[in-house]
Amino acid sequence: MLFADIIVDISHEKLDRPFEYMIPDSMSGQIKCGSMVNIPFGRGNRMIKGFVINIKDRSDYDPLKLKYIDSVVSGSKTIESDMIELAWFIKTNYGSTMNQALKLVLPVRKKSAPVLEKYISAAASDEEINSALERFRKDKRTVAKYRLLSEIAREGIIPSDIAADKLNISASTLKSLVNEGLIRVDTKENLRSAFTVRECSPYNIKLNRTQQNTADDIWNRFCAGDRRPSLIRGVTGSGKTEVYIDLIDRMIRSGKQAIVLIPEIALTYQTVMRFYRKFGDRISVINSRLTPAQKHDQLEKAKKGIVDIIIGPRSALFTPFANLGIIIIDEEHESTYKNEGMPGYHSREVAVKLAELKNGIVVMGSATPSLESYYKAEKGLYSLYNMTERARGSELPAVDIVDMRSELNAGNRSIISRKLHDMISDRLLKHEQIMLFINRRAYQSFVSCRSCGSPVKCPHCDVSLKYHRSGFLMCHYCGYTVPMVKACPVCGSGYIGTFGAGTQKVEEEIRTLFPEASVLRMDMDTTKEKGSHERILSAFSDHEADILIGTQMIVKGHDFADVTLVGILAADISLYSGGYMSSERTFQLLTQAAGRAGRGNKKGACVIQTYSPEDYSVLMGATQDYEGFFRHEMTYRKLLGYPPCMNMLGIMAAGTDETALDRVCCRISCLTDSMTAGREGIVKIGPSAAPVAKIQDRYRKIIYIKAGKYEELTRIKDAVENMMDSDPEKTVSITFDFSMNTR
DNA sequence: AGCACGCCGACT
DNA sequence: GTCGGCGTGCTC
Repeated sequence: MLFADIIVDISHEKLDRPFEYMIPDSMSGQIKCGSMVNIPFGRGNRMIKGFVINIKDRSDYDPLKLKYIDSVVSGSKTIESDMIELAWFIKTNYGSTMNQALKLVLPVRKKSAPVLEKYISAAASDEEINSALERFRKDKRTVAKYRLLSEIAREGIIPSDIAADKLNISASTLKSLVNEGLIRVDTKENLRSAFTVRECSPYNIKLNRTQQNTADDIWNRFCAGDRRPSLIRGVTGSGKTEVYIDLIDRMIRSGKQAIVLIPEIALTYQTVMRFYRKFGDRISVINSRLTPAQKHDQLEKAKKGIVDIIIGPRSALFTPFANLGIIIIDEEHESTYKNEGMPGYHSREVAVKLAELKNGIVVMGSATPSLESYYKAEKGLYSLYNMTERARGSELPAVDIVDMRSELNAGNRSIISRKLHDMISDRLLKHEQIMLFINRRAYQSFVSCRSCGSPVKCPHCDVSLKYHRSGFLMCHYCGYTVPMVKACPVCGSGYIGTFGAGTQKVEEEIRTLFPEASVLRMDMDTTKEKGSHERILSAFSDHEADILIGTQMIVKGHDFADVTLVGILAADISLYSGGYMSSERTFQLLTQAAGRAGRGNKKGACVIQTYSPEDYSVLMGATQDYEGFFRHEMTYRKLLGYPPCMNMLGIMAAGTDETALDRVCCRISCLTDSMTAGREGIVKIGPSAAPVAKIQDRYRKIIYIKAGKYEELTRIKDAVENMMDSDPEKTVSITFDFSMNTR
């Protein structure tokens, strides 16, 4: 006997939870997650519709109260059933509970601020109302009717929740008054908007030949029934956005909708406006700055067909469009497309699955595609388009690599190399603009003892504390804060110093070196305020400053025509962190940053400062040699069995009790060993300490499993999950991290 | 949400 | 009594 968890198709908070039903044996074959079924519900067993969200072979509920599913609603593809099936995909492939997956996929049922408000008003003439009032007043049985009707006579129109709460009017009272033809219940919608338009010039961009060919080919393939995802490799400035817009336009003309995914950091007013110019009010935006109610309303607009296009970061993927035709993933290589929390899904994979469910297509683009995507394109799983010319014909910048070690040897102890210094002076003279980019990982400085060399660490996490201006030390993982220490906690020496170049420090140095230049800084501190992001960028765009200093966020998608020099300080810091993807990250970063220079008529230049000038990711980033980097990196991944050549599963165990943690890891290790024994091409690494070995007093250990077949990994995940259900060590928690690449 | 049940005043 | 409106509580 199988059982099903079902959510009923009645939207009311009190019913917003699963109900268990028995599945008749005759139906067990046709029922799956997402299926819409008819079920007898409530005392009267009235037939209602519901969605299957989980199937299990045991029930904890009172067997006497369980009912059978009546029938399957066949051929019913609804938004909900698609989304539930997507949740099921996420649950099985990334390891989370069905609840977590559903929360992700189904928008929160309106708990926050009622958007759909019901109003009650009079439906009869004044005389009729008055005579009815007289009747109700005399009769003691109709006190509720009198209460409501007199209120309506006084106020004209009242919201129904006020009637229900303040006047204590029940549904049956309302119903009988409606039946008597005395009142009317109307629903009014009040959907908030996600952004306001300040200026708007019309969209009048004509595609160049490459853009047009790309868009035509993708569209023709779609029309011919080819549903393979497309990957556009377009150098920075080649005009991928115009291709997206053209494709979206064709999609909405044929009655379909579009989702545009962009990394959160690139989701700026300018980006949205480019789409707004073309599509006007047919677009909406979702991002983390919206209030829950605003977010809810955007999803509602999508569901109701008020908008056809949603732009947003990875969560926008779960917009409930009825007839989704295309999913765009811009800057496809960005690591933010992978969810950090549980479930650790990758938007790219989920987008492909969603498109499959909706019979739509995925189009992704990047100047530096992820190795996974390019690998799939080479294997023919994605179809590849190259856009190698800049749309406005500007040339790619000339790039210089400066070895910072020789700077030090030559006696230059500044953050700025002599070469970069000269070039900055030159640009300042010519009244051209400069962008200085600092890797975020080097952004805040840590504090260490000059005498014994030990860094000052967080007592709860295995990381060094970061120095914040205003003299505080802070832990980035748990928020632990102490005043700047006066002496080394280890040896007691008072000789304590800060290391690392933050944006603030670079700003100070630039102001000293070039007192005549005006400088803008953009980092976490200066963009805390709402809208400050835009303000800084538009100020720089209007040439209110000569130099813009910033972290990752200045690299993304902004065209500044007057920028002719880009300086990348500390280019190689990403090389020393981030596991097997560090070279890829470095290459992408350098290519993207260098691409910011010379977007206008003047030729751009770029200076890369590094301590590892011989590293291939730095060298090939400088020459923007994607193919070369791809070949080189792929041989390394193949050799060491990393994705995309292999699939990888990280099993992270965390707990406060280190010995308990070790015991659990040991058991997991034994289990995986026994499961993989004698199987070809499966490798286990660990258990070993995680890169950050302790966070908030919880120790972290990690086991990696690599396998050629993805299914092997989900099998292991399921087994580990199963084992943990009955594990005595309740304080240890397990999370899974998949790199699924060759499915 | 929508239904049944139990309560209570009013009328035959 | 018993009819019928009103409030309450439950739905696998």
